[in-house]
Amino acid sequence: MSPQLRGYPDGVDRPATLADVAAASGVATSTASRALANPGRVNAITRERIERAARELNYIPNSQARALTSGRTRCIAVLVSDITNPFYFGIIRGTQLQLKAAGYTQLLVDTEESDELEDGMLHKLRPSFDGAILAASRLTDRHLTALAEEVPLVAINRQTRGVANVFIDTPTGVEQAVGHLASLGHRTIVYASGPETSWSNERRWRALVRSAEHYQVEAQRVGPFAPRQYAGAAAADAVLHAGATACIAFNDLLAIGMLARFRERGVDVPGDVSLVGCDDIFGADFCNPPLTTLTAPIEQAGRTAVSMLLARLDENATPVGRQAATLPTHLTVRASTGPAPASQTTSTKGRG
Amino acid sequence: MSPQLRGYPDGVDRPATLADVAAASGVATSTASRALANPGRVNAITRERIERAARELNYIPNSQARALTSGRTRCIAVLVSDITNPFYFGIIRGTQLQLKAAGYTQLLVDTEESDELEDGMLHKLRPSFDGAILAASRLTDRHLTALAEEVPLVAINRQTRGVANVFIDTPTGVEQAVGHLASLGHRTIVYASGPETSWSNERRWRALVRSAEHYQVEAQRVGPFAPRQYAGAAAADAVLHAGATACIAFNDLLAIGMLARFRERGVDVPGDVSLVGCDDIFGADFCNPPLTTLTAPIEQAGRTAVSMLLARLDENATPVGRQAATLPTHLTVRASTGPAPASQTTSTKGRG
DNA sequence: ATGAAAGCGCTAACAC
DNA sequence: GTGTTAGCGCTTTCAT
Repeated sequence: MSPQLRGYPDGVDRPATLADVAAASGVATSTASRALANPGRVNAITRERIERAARELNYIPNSQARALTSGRTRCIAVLVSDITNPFYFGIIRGTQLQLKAAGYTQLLVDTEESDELEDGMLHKLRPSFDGAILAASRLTDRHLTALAEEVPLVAINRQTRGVANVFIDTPTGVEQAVGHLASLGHRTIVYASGPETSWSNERRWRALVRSAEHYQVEAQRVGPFAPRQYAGAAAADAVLHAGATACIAFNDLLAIGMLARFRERGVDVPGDVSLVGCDDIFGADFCNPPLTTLTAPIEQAGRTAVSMLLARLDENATPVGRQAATLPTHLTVRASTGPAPASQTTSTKGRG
Repeated sequence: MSPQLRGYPDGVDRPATLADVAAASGVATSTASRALANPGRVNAITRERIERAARELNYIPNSQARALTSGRTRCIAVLVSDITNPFYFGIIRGTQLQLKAAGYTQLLVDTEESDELEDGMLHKLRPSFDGAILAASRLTDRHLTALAEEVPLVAINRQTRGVANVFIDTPTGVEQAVGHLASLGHRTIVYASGPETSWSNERRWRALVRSAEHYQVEAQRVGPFAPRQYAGAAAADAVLHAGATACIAFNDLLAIGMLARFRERGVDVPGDVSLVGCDDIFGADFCNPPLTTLTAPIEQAGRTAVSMLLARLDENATPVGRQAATLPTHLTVRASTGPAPASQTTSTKGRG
């Protein structure tokens, strides 16, 4: 009866189990188990026999069952706030590659920018994964810190006490961008803000303020805007209204949306206004004009996050090595930035 | 000892199990199980008590354990050939949404355009999912048909005997594109071919040939090319070498790559050559010039695939209803297509 | 080095 | 209605 129970149609032969392998090679299941998992602790010749049987029977260990006893699923959850955001493609690709190489499986979850969903999924799926990677978590610091006690976690672009993280150093890139714009003669730089719940957003804005001071230019802020293409129209209008000649956008998605609106309104980029994006996502190089942006090692961030997480999982209770990594970004100048319009240009004043 | 076994650090209280809930509400585990899964078959008042206990203990069913007995994991595998291809973003988003709504989890797998990896993952993970969605499978027809007997499957853009499918009707769109180009005076249309293992690729080419005949224009073919941006350079060169004034590319990714190369070579689009892409992916609307393309309901394809799969899973042995769905595409004309260059234009000859 | 046996958390007969 | 009893496939003591 059992075959039917397992949901296999009557005739279809169900996958071989460890018991089948053991029977076929005349040993106990425990021996078969050891032979396959702990090759050292079994007689070489016996092991040989077992391995052959396994191969012949096309034996594939049932990871569910294994997880039940061992408590380890060899599965890692990767949470992103919006699957359709190209920024995450890179992350996902990086995690996927690295996980596969380590024999792990990836559980991809879209949290839809919702902290509740994020928390809910993390709990609901808790028994199904060994650890999680949070790309741009929307949880509060308190919440995140608490969570990290229950679940092995690595956060990407989020530095919080007690939570391992991979940080893409966009703030430093922002400083370069401000320098770049200042050197082009821009006197006012407006920041097109992303979601207020985004940790990165605050960091970028603060970096902008800091370096604006350094370069003696004025910093303004408009927004917040959704980190999406469609929000670009409103952002572009706001920038224009602010009367600035230069803008740094929270991310490329928003910047690309702004580009369209500027064209619509007959505003020339970079003739009338210069625009800098963040991340260098797919599309930043071929939009019109190609976007000057802060190139982030996105895929590597994913890979690094996985490495950190797996290292922790394996070191099994060892106090761990690296708990944080910082990845550098760099300014990639393309065609969306240029000299400030003549009417507004003043001679470059002494720098701070 | 058991708590430690499960991998929970000494002090940390492990998640409540069904046994805990049962004990707390003074019933047998089986009753608790029923109360939670099959509310109808249990005394209302008892159920109330059990549900409260579950809530208080913060009980979360262990899906691994559940899968072990029931054989159902409530997890669906989604296989894509390349995660970084924006075409799949839409698919993934669609499947994710629909799966979540049905209380299922998505297992995302990148097969890296490899049929071996595709087959391997499908088998290795077999016990971990109830069914799979194959987006652009690279498996042979034989293989796929055989597989469909073992695993509940829905293929996207792949029609094979015995395999349920969701088909995005790009071929019909190609016919429209050919009509569009013919009406613009183009006499020769070259197809920039995608991977030879791609089923869609053949279908698109055949549609092109068929309708070229209909419109009395010449059809040529160059390639194959990888369905990636970087392959666009070679494709653009090949098209130019073929001396055609119009091109339909296997997909937008390739077309976008071609755009860059054309600009590099001083070839004006659409002045010198018209270009049509396929799929209308992210970026097709903001590249330069914006791409005329065949808009595909990508996200809906994902949703539909999930619906079909889940319907089959639930109808549990019922011979099933819909085994195939066809989703229409339409030509979206943007700035990458225009009249054929004067030197080549001939008066529009009678149409077939 | 190997086997026997006891579970992991849950579900599904089968009684009562 | 509800409790009892077997397992699902695997790992892991504990003997031998």
